[in-house]
Amino acid sequence: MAKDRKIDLVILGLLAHEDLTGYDIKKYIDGSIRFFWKGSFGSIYPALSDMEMQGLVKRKKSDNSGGREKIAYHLTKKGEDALKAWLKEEKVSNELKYETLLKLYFGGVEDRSVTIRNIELFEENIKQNLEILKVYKSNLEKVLDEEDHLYYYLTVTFGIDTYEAYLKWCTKSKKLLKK
Amino acid sequence: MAKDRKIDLVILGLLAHEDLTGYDIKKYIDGSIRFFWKGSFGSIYPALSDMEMQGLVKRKKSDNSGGREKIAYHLTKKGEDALKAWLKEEKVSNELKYETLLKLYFGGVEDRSVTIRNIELFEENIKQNLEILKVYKSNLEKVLDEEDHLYYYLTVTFGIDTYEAYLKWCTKSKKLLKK
DNA sequence: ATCAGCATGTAAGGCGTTACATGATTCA
DNA sequence: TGAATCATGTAACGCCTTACATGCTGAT
Repeated sequence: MAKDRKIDLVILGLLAHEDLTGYDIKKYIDGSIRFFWKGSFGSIYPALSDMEMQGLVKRKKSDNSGGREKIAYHLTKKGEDALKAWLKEEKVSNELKYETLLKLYFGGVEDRSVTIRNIELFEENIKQNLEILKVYKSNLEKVLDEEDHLYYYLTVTFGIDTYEAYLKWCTKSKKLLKK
Repeated sequence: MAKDRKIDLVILGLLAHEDLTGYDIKKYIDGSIRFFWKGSFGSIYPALSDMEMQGLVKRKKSDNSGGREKIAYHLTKKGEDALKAWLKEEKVSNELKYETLLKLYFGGVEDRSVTIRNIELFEENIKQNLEILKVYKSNLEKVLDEEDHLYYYLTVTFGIDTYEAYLKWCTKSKKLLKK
């Protein structure tokens, strides 16, 4: 596996569940995963090829039943081992690149109204995403007996809790700036 | 300014305050800014050169009073305008790359103990950083009368509030996983 | 008939990191 | 004297995004 290419782990993790095509993987990434990770086709397809060569994933017989070729990948034993090894690794990189905070930090070069506006924009965005996460949450609560769903549930509650903290901060900060 | 190179804005923002060398800028980035943005020498020095060519920053007479050359940069009017324009832009990209959440999401392929361990590692890290932020906060509270400090204060409280939400989530999640 | 969605992939190019190269100063 | 810090910069390389190229299928 490429040393620092984290997209590999996303793919391995998804394949641990079921066989998927690159297109399917992209859909998952654009779904609930997008809240903490991103990935484009331009990174997914090359990663799949690389990992196939390394024996981490295996191309399944392409389903030509109808129309265009469709290449589903399957996790190999080696791939599963790599995934498990990564989970146990005690080193993680958690990176935040919050342009909103950058604008906040340098807000002093402009009127307070500009910062207030930026906080409002952030707030709007968070509110919308919070609604989505709440829908995810209530759907997951119905199926929490299945082990995997517990993990999805935890990532969702992580999102909800932090977004709610963000919103409280927004209210408080706008008040402070309007004084 | 390079279209998508956000390090430029960090530099511009810092120079809005005072003239700085690349080395100084790095120190600021490694200070309180590191909580929401990162940057290495390999990105700072080239960015400074580019922005000088674009007339956004100006090289001050190098201070050769003692030893090695020391190049301080000064923000030009054009640079200040670019900074202000960016602050007013209503488009932001806030990106999270949380490997901890990725591991959490795929936790189902391993024992619960592995996920619990990963949450504990995250918790430790957050606790440590929270302490640092609290020190920043109490220092800033003493000098809140100065306008700029208000903005720094807001970024710090953002960090504290979210980190505290993280910690609550950690406690709750560990409990859930131990059931 | 047309458009959105399904499906795979490549090419160009930007951004950023790590490691290296170099050398002075300060402090123990 | 040796280590840490100050200070600037380059080179190699990796990761990723955007845009492009291609073409089928199903619904309206």
